[in-house]
Amino acid sequence: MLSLDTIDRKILTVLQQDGTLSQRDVAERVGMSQNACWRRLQRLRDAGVILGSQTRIDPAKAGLDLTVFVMIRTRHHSADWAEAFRKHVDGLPGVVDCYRIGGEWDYLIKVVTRGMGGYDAFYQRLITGFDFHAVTGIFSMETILESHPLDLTRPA
Amino acid sequence: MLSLDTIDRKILTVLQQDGTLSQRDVAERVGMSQNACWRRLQRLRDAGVILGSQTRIDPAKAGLDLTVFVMIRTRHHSADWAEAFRKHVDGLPGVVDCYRIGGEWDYLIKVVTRGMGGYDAFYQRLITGFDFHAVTGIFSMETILESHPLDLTRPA
DNA sequence: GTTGAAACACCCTCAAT
DNA sequence: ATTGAGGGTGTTTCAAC
Repeated sequence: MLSLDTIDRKILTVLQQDGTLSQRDVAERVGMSQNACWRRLQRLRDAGVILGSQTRIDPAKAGLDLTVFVMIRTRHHSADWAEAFRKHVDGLPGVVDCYRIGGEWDYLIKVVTRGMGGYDAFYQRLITGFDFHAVTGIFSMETILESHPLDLTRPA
Repeated sequence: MLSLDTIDRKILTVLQQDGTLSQRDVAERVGMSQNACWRRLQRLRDAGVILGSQTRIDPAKAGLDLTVFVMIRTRHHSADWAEAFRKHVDGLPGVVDCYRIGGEWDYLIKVVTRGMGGYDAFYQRLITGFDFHAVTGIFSMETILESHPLDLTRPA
């Protein structure tokens, strides 16, 4: 793994907060020349530390007013089933995140959708072709924090 | 609320997938002139639909190998306590998301950290000064999808 | 909505230190 | 590591349609 020094971590922290910053601004904030900063960014991109950039949308302002955390318990524990499930989830509109988890449940899916009707539409698509052991939804009442930058304060 | 037409939603979808695209590229992909596309972006930014841009980091490549979903049940249900808790969470390193949720638990926090030691450090900081009724952690075994673009296929 | 143009900022590379 | 300079590209604002 590429080891990140203090300046690398500063650069990554700054760019996680605002991905629109110019290289000049980034360089200035981390106390470097624009040239040196550019070389570091190249290295971080080549190493795959920087995955890319994403424009962030306010879900509510786009009419997406409902966030649900769906947990799933499966009956099947084969690699084939897991692969089929993964492809299934990847094709479902509204899915933002999906994790395989430990404990009582097997999968956790974050869904952002348009009201309860949108969630039901998601649910119907989710269960078509799959016979889950259990499905439950935890509804978000309020988003307190979202997409906070990763904490890079300690060395990697 | 600003109503988004088909082209707005195309623009937002494209920029959620790749925030580094130039306005020329975006304009081309949505079938517009660069000038008209620029005006739409201005409007979307002014309306707050576009919140900004974020450079995405590979957590594993930055040494952050553990994702935990922490659920909390509180003893207190006053507005003052909620505000104090919110501020507390906002200052905790490693927190990526935090939601107030319905059901058996009150809060859901997504934490990305450095191994079990990092998680324990988070836990210790989480509970200092707060006397929660219950805290539980759901550990991610595998990230299947993360930060997928919001689904804007239906009108807002 | 469109095109074209001009002024400016930014990105990337190079040379020199 | 740094500065400085140059060419190409992107952004922003015009005017005209």
